Amino acid sequence: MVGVAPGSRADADQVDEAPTPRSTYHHGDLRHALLDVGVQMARIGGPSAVVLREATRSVGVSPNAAYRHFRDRTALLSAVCDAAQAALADAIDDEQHALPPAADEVGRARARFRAVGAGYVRFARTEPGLFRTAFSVPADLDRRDVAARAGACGLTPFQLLSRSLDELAAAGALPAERREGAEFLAWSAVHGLATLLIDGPLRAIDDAAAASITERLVRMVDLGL
Amino acid sequence: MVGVAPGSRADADQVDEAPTPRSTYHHGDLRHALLDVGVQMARIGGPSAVVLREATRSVGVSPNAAYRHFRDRTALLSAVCDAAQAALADAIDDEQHALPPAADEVGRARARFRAVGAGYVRFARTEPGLFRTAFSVPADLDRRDVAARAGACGLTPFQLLSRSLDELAAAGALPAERREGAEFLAWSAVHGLATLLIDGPLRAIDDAAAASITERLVRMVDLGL
DNA sequence: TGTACATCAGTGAACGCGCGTTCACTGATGTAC
DNA sequence: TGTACATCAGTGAACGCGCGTTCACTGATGTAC
Repeated sequence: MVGVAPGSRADADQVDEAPTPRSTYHHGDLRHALLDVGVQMARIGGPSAVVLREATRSVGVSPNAAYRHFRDRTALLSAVCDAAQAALADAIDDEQHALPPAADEVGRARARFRAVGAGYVRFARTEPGLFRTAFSVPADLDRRDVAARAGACGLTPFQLLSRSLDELAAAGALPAERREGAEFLAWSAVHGLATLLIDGPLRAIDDAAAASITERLVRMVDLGL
Repeated sequence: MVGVAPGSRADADQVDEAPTPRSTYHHGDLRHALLDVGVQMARIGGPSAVVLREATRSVGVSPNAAYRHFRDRTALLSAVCDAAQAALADAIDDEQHALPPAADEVGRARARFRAVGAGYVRFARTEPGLFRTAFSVPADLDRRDVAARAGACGLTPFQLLSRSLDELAAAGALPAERREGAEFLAWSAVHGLATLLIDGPLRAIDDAAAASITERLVRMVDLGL
């Protein structure tokens, strides 16, 4: 996950913001810097806002310098997409950690499962640009570089979901014969809701209503699985 | 320059196909023609493929002629989006009409409800470009011009879903207190699956597998509601 | 310790691209009289 | 029936735009000797 620089520079209110001046000829960590501003652009405007020239501009480097670190614009976008996935994983993980202790194993497994959905939707609502970007590059489950899409906990969003379904099964709340492929059913429901909430007909509703419908949807999935 | 003078056939070795030549100065129904090719472009390449200049080119008209019929490119895209929604409605309606007669009312309502989901997903798989376009312009449920988004049956996709939920409730298969807002739960699930199937990790699976997971998802929703 | 030199990470200038959109215009059409 | 004229639906030329990408280059760096 790529963070936000806390102390931004004073002249950053420029429309055409002045590029950061460098004292050294070499930048130091240009790849990282480009990725950071790429994430920032995605945050504001989604995947199409990840513009190579603009990234180099705001880092204070010539446009072609980017090609030392990314094969082309798609490679940059793909790296930003990975970072967005990792951020989503963090949101889910956070939601699970915020859970109060549960009485029994079933209750615990259920709560943790529902927290996956809640974290997912919350992320979509608070970071719509990043959320869209996270799914802008078609996913492959068997990607070799899963690591890039993992959050601080070491798991990707999909793996977090899988784990919580395993817990559900282990607790006896999900019959073994329905375990296989359950990821896709749960994921569909939650992903669809997130989409409706940020780009669809539900985009205008307030936080309380969004939380309530999310709760309802996740219960539906839990019951229906 | 694309406008080809009739005599100069020699230099017409354009890769680009020759625009349909017109005999009359006035086109006749340019708005309709632009919309048609717009839909064709969306079908092949999704919303971003709806390009105003290209549309006029393939209709055989100068680029600015489009502005007699659409305020700007967005207006054209929006009209194409409406047409895509109507096509989706038709797919759902077809699916419902293909249903064998059911023994009892509950069975019938259930089957019709599931057909909404099946038709939705089938459309997404067979017409991914149109499907993406149908949701490229943020939807409003209270749009005045619902008519433009309705299929041959006179209903929009959303209205078809609503109707089938009403039928479910009337048949006693859906408790009245869970009827309200049920559209969004069902829609979320099905829309999410469609997304996963065309742009997500499930995009490589075959028709049989897709049909089977759709069946499973719709059953989950039916049960969970 | 100094230095030659390969390698790496930048620069500056330019390219083609195709788009959406605007301007001032002209050809065709339909209606009033 | 003819004709003047407003209105509509096209044309031709041009614009600015900003992008991604490539070329030949130069400045900085680290390592072998």
